[in-house]
Amino acid sequence: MAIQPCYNLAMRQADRVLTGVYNAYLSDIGLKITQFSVLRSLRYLKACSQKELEKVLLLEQATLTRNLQPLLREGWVKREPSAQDGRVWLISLTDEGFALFKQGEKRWQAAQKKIESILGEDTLSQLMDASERIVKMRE
Amino acid sequence: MAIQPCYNLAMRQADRVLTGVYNAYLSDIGLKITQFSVLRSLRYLKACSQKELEKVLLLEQATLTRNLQPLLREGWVKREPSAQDGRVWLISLTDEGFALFKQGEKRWQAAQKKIESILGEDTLSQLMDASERIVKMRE
DNA sequence: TGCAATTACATGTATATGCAACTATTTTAA
DNA sequence: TTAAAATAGTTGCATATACATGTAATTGCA
Repeated sequence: MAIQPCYNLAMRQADRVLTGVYNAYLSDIGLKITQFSVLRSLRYLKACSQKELEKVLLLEQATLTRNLQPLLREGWVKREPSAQDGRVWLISLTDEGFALFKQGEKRWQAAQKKIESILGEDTLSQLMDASERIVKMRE
Repeated sequence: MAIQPCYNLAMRQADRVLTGVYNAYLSDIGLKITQFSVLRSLRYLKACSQKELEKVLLLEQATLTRNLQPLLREGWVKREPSAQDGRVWLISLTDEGFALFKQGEKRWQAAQKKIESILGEDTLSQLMDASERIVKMRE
């Protein structure tokens, strides 16, 4: 009998490879795909609390706190206290962060096209469908 | 126009959720799915060099070195120098590691079944197919 | 044979991630 | 009104991951 595949191992391996592809496209501007994802979310959310960003990115609250640190340090993202709620920080892109996002967007787009050309629409829609269902398991 | 989905973000999110499911099944024996994957590979490879294990797990060499450290520290995995090649360490499960693997295997199996019951065969074979194709991009 | 290139593995540095425990603020409810 | 509960975010600790560099051993080749 063949050895059973582990769904999780398969997915982690694929994720590492895929992440490497995006990172290769972004590396010349010193950005990782994880960081680009944050910038991209902020670009569409405008200003938001960390809590909102956590929900969009499906990240643990502590993880987001730390993921933001390099972005704040580099001056791509800024925070300001909310006037309504003293516990809340409002997060947004700086002008530099927006400019970097625009640079990253071209490279991200190229990575997306590359993936599409290699995997094809069918495989990709399968992947997105499967991913969506897995994420819904959390509920 | 709708905002384009990022294939990588989707996959990373799904991976985190899926990893969480497996970790929940394994947590009572103090094992993570990443660690279980190493034990499981060693269970089938018997003794092997780190290089071989890297290839099976598709891990960076430096990453494997570090992933092995907790397993060595806990006494689940052992290393001995190769008689043929002074650069090589031969890695294998200890008796304790094998026993823990057997405990983990039940829980892993339960996680696999859980995933199957929620996602169904079609989605899972889609996922495995897509993952395989992504991994092949590396070549 | 002997040195250069290669190979196997380790280490430095940095980000990504999760869980648990902590602080500060706001909300709820008695 | 005030104390308990809930909420937003941080920090401690540990693992996972990658890239670049370092070290030791082996191989290849002139």
